Amino acid sequence: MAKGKFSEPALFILISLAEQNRHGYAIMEDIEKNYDVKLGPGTLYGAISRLEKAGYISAVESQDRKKPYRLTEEGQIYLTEQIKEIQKVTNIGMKRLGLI
Amino acid sequence: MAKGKFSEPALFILISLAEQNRHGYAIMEDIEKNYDVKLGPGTLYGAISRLEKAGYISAVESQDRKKPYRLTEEGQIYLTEQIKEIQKVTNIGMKRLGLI
DNA sequence: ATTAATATTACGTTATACGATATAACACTT
DNA sequence: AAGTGTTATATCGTATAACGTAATATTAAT
Repeated sequence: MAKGKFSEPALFILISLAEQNRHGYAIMEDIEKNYDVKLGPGTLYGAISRLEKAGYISAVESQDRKKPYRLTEEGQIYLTEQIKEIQKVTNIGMKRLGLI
Repeated sequence: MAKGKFSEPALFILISLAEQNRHGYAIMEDIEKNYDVKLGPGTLYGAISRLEKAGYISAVESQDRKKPYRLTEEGQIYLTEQIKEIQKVTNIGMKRLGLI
């Protein structure tokens, strides 16, 4: 995640968890519903474990086999920064395209 | 480019060319100036050739060794779509972060 | 018993990061 | 004028890591 800032799957996941805690499958459904993008399990769970390793999300306890995650404070800070940077880029893009 | 939609370097390049035709080195300077990101030559020219192959940019004639590129019509359409999609994502993100 | 929900794992592809190399143009000495 | 260094400009090679796709496993639900 350090490199490709705008990586779609990771960003989608963080945004999904920004709304509420969710387990992997629910994240997938949320993403599909909101962006009409269906992540395969490899993409999804791969991105999840990278995000967890980075400390941006962390697993929360659960009695069944579902594994919900929550956005950590670092994750929230990171996501906020990311989104603002991305908005800066898209703003410049819109200006240069003459759409602003 | 079909896959990782938000790929930074490619997006930066397209936005750079949306303003005016530029050769590789000038694109690099533009990106550095605007986003404070310095692309290495491999990243830069690699992304350029992928974009050219995809038909989103194309080389224009030049007498010296500079190789300027221009944004093609497909490139402009693609960039516009991309930016709008990205804005949709960041908007949802901002809402969920409680920043809107 | 079948299907859906949920997760793990493995593998191939590809963009990217990083670095080495090459050459032309320019600036600065001497 | 010549030589030397530095900047501008581009190409290429390799390694890493994210992503896409698919196979598999297990529990829950119908």
